[in-house]
Amino acid sequence: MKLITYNVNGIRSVLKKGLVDWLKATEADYVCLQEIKANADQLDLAVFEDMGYQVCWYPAEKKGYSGVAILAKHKINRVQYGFGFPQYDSEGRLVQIETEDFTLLSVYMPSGTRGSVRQDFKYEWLADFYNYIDDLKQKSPNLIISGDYNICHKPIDIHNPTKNTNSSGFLPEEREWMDKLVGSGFIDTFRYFNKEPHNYTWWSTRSGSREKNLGWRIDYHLASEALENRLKRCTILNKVFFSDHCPVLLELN
DNA sequence: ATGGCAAGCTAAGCTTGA
Repeated sequence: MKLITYNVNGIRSVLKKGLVDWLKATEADYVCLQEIKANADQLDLAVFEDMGYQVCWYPAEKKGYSGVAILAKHKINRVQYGFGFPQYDSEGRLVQIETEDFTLLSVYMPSGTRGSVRQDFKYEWLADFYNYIDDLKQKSPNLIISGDYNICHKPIDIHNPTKNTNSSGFLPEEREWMDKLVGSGFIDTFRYFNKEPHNYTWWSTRSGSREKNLGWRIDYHLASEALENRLKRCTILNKVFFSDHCPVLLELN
C-alpha cells in the first residue's frame, strides 16, 4: 500500500511539468495533495479518474489560494471536507476519507510570520486541530495524518536551526505543538526509519537553496501507533522537482 | 536586515508563501 503526500504549489503548474506520467509510474494507492490552487472546474479531473482514482477535491473559497485533495484507488466509505470551523474550512485545509483500512487526512496547515495576525491564526488552528485529532483517534484508531505541516519538528529537520529560531515554522511554540501531537500517540513515519540529517521536503526557491540542499522538513506522514506493525518504509522523494516541495512516500504492509 | 523566486490572481502589479 503506497501513500503519497505532496504540496504541489499549484496543481495546474505541476500538470504542465509532467505530474501525470510521474503518478502513473509511482502507482500510489492514495495521493494527498496540498496547495492545489484551483477549483475543480479550472482543470480536467478526468486525468486522475483515467488513472483509476476517485477524486476528493477541496479548494479554498479564495480563487487560486490553498486547497487540498485526496486521490484514492480504493473504496471510500466516507469523505469529509473541513473539520467544522468555517474560518478554517473556507481556506481548504483538510480533507478526510475513511476506508476499510484506515482514516486518511490530507492537511495543509497555515503559515505565518512571527508576531503577525496570521501567526495567531496558525496557533488557533493548531489548537483546534489538536483537539479535533484527539477526538478522532478515539473513533478511528487507524489514523494517518499526511500533509504540509508548515512546522519543522526538531533541529535535525532544518538546515540552519540557530538562524531560524525566530522563523515561523521553527518557533518553540510550534515545535512544542509537534511534541504534543506526536506524543499523543503518533509515529513520525519518516523518522521511524531514518535518523539522518539533511533530509528535507521544502526548499526556498531563492538563492539556489535546493541545489545546496538548504531546506526544511515540513511535510509528514504521521501514523497512529496502532499502525506501527504495518509500517514498511517512508521515503522523501527529493528527486521530484515539480514544486518547491517534494513528495513523501509512505508504504504500508 | 534585506532580498531573493514562483504561482496565480487579473490584466502590470499585487498577494501569498515559510
